[in-house]
Amino acid sequence: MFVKKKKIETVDTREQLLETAAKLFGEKGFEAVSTRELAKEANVNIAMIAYYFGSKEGLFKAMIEERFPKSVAHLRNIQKHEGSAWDKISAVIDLYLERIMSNSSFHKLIFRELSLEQRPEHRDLILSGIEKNWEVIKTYIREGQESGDFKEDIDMELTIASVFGTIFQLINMPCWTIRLLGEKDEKFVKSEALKIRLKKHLKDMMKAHLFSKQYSEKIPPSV
Amino acid sequence: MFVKKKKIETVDTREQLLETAAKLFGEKGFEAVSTRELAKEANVNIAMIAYYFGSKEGLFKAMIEERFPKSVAHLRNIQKHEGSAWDKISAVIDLYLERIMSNSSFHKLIFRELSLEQRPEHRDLILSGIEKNWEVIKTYIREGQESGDFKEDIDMELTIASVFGTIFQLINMPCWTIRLLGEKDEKFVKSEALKIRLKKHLKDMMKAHLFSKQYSEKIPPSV
DNA sequence: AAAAAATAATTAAACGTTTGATTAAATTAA
DNA sequence: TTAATTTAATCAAACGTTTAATTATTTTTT
Repeated sequence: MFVKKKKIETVDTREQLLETAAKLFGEKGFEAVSTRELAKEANVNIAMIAYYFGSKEGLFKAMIEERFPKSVAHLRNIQKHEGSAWDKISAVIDLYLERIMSNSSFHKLIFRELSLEQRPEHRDLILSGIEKNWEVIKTYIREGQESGDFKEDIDMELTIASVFGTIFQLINMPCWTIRLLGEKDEKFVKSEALKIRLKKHLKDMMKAHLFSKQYSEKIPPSV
Repeated sequence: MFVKKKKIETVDTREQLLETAAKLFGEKGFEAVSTRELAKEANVNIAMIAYYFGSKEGLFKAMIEERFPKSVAHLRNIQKHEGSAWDKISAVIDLYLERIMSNSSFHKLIFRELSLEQRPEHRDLILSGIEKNWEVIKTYIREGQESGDFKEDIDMELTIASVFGTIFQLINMPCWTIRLLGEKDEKFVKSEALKIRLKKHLKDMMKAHLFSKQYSEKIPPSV
């Protein structure tokens, strides 16, 4: 035997399962994917699910627990950003869009999970992971208000809902987006073109929404 | 015999199944609900699903096909509204919020279906139902632009995405909303208080987003 | 109007299949 | 060898669906 299989291979098996789980659960939903289908797609024996994760649920949970922290952690780096409150908010929009668009099937899954009245444990895990990010955004809005740049009477929470809602609406429902924008190619949803267009729209809308009237001429042009 | 049982009884069985299907599929997702569970919840024999709808899929399809048209038909009434372009857009926001909030589990289901790569037939049905509404909104925005009230450089499609996205984000993921707003009661998501707050936020944001600078003082106060 | 026939609605039980999970044996790595 | 990993075979339970029998209602016949 020339090429001995190393232990690296076994890590691969585990990782293969996690990766395939993220993909298939994201596309079809947890219950719609059978362990056989998942194992086959991952080129792995069914029993490996039980071996590494105990159960199908265990695989699901592990996948979320391992991927989610990585997915949200990045936001913290924003705080080191310099510049005005608006610069920071602009950076948050950029960062979120990058993260979500490069990880869309996982994010689909995450937010579908929140819409279901199943598996409350997952909901708690997810929510406690993302609520920290809300606080960061709120801090920036307050910062802008204190400097007099932003309006005082902003509904901060619903503003956050609008930013995320806009992104999720477009990214989590590709067929909706394709139809709305009159595109032909399914892949447009993952394209740089949409990313740029979405960034511009969000920043334009948020600028108009956040800035006080008297400061409106000071607003920097978007992109 | 005083009260003869009429055929009305059998329509009840069918209707019971449709109603329960909308509720359970909305809460848990199609695959997560078994025919036994559904039949039990509807107080109906399992075989009735096959009898009236052919299959579980058939029940799902029938439920969407019968409910969805009613759900979109109401929207058409907007066109009869009088007043400025803004008045009409304001009316659209009001109407959508009323519709979606009073029918939230069905709308959850509709839009979860769009996020899944299952059952393309459903997606087509849903999308062709809602795309007419986009055109109505676009017409109003153009109307406002032609009268000089609205900005010219608005990304119309993504503006639509923002309106719907904001609503769906809050209504389709109740636990997210509860957490974001720091509420205790799960029922807040269906409350009049949220509806009013959401209307105000959406109108404020859209006003700032749509109106030209020189007309901003003309904008009527929201609510 | 009453009896008979036909149709529609409902039931409990069982169908074959697929599900997630487990086993015990085989293979590989250390 | 010993422990870790992978395999094919197997399990009971749950799945969606179908069945054959029964009850309820409507229609037809007399």
